[in-house]
Amino acid sequence: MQTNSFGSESLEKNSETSPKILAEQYRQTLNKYNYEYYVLDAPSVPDAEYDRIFKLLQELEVQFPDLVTPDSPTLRVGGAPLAVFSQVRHTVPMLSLNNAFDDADVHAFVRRLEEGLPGQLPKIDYAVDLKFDGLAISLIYKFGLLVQAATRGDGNVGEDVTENIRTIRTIPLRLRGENPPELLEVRGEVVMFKEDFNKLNARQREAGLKEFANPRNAAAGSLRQLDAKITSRRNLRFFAYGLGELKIDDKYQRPATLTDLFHWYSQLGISVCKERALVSSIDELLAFYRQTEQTRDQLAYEIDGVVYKVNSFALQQQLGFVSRAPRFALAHKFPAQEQLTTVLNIEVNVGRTGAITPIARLAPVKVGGVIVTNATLHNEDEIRRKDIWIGDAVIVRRAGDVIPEVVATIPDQRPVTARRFVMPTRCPDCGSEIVKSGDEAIARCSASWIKCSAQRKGGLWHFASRKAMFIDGLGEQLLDRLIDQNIITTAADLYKLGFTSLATLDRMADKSAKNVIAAIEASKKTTLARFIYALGIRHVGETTAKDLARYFGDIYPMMEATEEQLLEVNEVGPVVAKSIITFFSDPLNREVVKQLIAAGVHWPKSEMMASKQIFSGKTFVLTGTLPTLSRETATALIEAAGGKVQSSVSKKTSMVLAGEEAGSKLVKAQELGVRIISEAELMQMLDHFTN
DNA sequence: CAGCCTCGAGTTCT
DNA sequence: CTCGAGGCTG
Repeated sequence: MQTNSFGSESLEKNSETSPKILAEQYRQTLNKYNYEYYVLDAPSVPDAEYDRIFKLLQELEVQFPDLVTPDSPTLRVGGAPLAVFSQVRHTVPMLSLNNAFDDADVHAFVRRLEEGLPGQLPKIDYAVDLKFDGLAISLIYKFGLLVQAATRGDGNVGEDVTENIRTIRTIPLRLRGENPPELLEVRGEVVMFKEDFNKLNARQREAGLKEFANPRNAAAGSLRQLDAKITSRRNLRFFAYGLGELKIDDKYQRPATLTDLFHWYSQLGISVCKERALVSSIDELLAFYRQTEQTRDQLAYEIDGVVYKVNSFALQQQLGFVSRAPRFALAHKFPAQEQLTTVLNIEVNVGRTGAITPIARLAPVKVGGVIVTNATLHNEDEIRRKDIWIGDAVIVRRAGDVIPEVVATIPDQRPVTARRFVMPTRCPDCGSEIVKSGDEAIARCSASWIKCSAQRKGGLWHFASRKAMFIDGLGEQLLDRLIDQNIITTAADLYKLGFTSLATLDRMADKSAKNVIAAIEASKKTTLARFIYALGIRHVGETTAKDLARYFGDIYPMMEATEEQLLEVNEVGPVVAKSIITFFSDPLNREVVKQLIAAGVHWPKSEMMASKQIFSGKTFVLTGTLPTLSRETATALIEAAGGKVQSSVSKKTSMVLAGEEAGSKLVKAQELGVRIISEAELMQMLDHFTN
């Protein structure tokens, strides 16, 4: 369970296993070490051990060249880190903790405690707190003065980072209180708050410098700055969680428990983590874990689990250590949200607008409990900015816990076989030229959807999607086949589909064919806004489609609209207006619209009438002097459209109508994020529905 | 005219 | 969710 037991010894004993399996085991072990080294910044084995396994794998691959996989660590070339800080030997070693990944591990931990502490049960108090995702640091205070700060290093020898640590404002340079101990070694974690991390990366980006992969790397990088002035700008923080050496006059009492220690730290002016608890059962330990997992996103900093420790120092001592980790403590980790993996290839996807999006094909890894194999790279600039090569070792994260993202590459682990991604010049679907207009980030297939079946598929998928026509059961698979076999080309063709043409498709059961036909039939009854959205006009999304529907009331006036007229519509500027005009100037698009309506696609004609009460349910507040209207007239106009006028601004206010010399109500509206409109805008809104 | 805000488009996996 | 881009506000 703990990292060390997953060792090399077991690997070598398996001499009877096939070379293939052995090679795989070596690779996995090396990847794990890499992960610990680069992602966790907490290697579980010395470098020499890594080198030894590396050599074993290399020899095996020389013997059996077929066994070389594209993600083999032997294809990487490594670089040795430079020693620039002076070294510090820890008097009391800074050990790592045993890890638990599931409830069973926690039960085993408690069972080991029972065996180690006969007679103590049933009551052992546990001090539980968070496992910060930062850097472990040791601070030494002599007679209350900070004299030395050091990183953990390998646990025995770390680096002297005193100058940089001094710049951290949450670390006292002199302890508070009258009688400081002769020697106090505070153990804790340096972290960077998520907010500061984001700001830092924004600055790095602006300055054209490399961004940091995560707050922990940023904290580590900041602490390793040779120039302490840079460190001071990085806004690092410190939380104490433990005790190293302590020499204290006999007349003072030594803290007997962690609870005492933290209390004492607070008095000395040393910050400790507030998310703590004192519990005494497995159920409470697990409850703390689950509750923390729920709320971790709300914390200002990142954590990768929680820590359980026996509260009493006396009992801790009695329990002692197993190999290199204390028996009295356990780190219960959350499922990893970041992993190290390999970019096997970078391919491109063609979207419905012809947008060419590069996608990284990854060696499968489990991230946050899910196997990830793909991650979007957005566009060429992004690849260049992050300097991602095919073959690179990369850190992958699930952004917002959902969508996989390549956070960063590890250039000094770049294999010799790695190569840069080159944007193709031809569309992988239709072979047309790929173009990129100067200032745009996205490259596009130059062909229209008539020629490019990828765009056609995307367009039809959009047409049938939930927010558009909502044709349930018309999935991607089915659409692909219908288009590939030239059964349909345009959206209008969908409504000409017969049961027989569907049922003749392979693997298409009669029943599902019937369902699809029924769903298509049902989709005929829709709304104008959905219909406009379904057309897939560039720059016309859900919201703009609604605005257009409200303004025009029907599709025909919109098809004939001039640019001037379109600009009247909310959310429509020159770019959107031109896009709409271009769309309807294509005879084929007009034909499709005509056919769709002929096929029976319809929407309530009363939609416009219903929207006559455009302000029903909305509340307004007037403030300041309006240019032309009196307050009475404005109120009357709003009420005629179904709205209500109130005297004071609240969160529930829909809009604030502001004129000259608007006062506190305007300020309040801004604070609450309530929409503020001018008289002209109000008139515009009212015009739209009377037209 | 610049910065802010909102919208659009593409995307992952179960 | 994230990024880019268009529109709107100050």
